[in-house]
Amino acid sequence: MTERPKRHIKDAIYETYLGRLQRGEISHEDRLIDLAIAEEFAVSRMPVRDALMRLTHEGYLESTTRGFALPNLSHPQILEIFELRRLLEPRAAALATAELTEADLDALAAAVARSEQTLESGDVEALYAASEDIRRIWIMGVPNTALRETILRYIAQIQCVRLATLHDAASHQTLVDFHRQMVSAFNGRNGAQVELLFLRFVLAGEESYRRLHPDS
Amino acid sequence: MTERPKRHIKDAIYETYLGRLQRGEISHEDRLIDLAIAEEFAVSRMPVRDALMRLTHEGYLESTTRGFALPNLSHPQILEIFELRRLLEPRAAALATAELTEADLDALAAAVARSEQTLESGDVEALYAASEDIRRIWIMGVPNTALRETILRYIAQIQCVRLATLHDAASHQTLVDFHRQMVSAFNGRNGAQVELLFLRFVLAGEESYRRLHPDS
DNA sequence: CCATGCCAATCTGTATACTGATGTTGGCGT
DNA sequence: ACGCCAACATCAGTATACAGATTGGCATGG
Repeated sequence: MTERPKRHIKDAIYETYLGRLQRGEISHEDRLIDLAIAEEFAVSRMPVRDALMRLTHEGYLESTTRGFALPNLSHPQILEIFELRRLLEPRAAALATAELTEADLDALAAAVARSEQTLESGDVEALYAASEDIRRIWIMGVPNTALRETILRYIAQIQCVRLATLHDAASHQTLVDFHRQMVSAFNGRNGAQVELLFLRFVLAGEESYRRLHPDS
Repeated sequence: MTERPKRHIKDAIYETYLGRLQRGEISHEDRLIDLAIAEEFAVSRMPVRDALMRLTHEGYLESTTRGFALPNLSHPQILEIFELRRLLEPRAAALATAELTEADLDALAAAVARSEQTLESGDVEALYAASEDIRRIWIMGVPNTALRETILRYIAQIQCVRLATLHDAASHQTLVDFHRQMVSAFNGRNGAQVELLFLRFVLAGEESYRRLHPDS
């Protein structure tokens, strides 16, 4: 199964670890050592090094003197990314509105249903998973590749931040509310409404973050 | 002089060739061969490979079966980048408005003066150089690092497109007009005015491009 | 018991060697 | 002459080996 993307070893390793990073499967304690990963894939250090260096340059990892690890974003850096999101995501979501298929909308509704259920269960991990699914669905519908890639780039970098804010009850409720409105807006194929909704969504996310991290 | 950025060989080579690419010193006919560059720097292939692969992943180069070369952007890809510019540059320039120093404004005025002179001389290369200087000045004033890096990333990719449109007389006049207005807007420290100006600027650039490349 | 300095382990950066894929050229056949 | 095929050349991907740097531990001394 891991040998699906097998054109080049380094690409296979890159995609494997990109997926693990985007799914939040790497924690801050983990140290990614090229030699260890090379052993896992039964290859030499070189393709692993290529993949890790690429992930580092893209901002997913940080190169330390002792292996690669998740980067520790500073408070201002995170606020900078919120500004980028504010500029890009509303327009991107609006562009995706016309592109989403019926299957996409069904999957979206299903993910939002799972999101709503977490209000009762309190299952933060399920909320996180549903939230990721929802975002993945609409982002994949963005027709502008350059825009989509740019969004995907910084999304993974602030994954850790998101996971933290989800534990807050008020943020949890707000997030689910937005999820519900997204279904409605996307189903209505109303680009302008989607654009406004996503602007409010990003602003609400930033506000949640600022409220929970008043430092600096 | 080439050994100024000497922390790591690969970084030095990366920065050297990034500069050459951003200054447009690499043409479409050139083939960058790691072995040849390694000889030029008197190092092995590895750090050169690292640098070229990094430039490739960032979109500055394209990896072919026969060396690395400038990528051939397709028509839709270029239009996608114009959309990104439309979303980011107005806000970025507005943010830079408050950050530019008096020295920056002086340099800006000087560069615009050089731009104006090309209206008489018709020196396209000087226009290109002035245009790059102007952009470099305001972009370096953008306080949001993530935003600035994102803009810099795609700027270099469409360098070839810019160079092409400059040969058009109407575009030339339009460009110089915008340069004049930029000086005025930045000097007035009017963020809203700058934002609107840059939105019109990007739109005008896109319009010029569409007019000169009606294909597809 | 704690501080300081040295040593060893660890991991990345760089060098060299080999392999495989792809394009190119020249020769052969029609 | 023209087209096809095969041998060759070129260059990126991968493997292995070595060097340099930083960190953590251990020992020694206060």
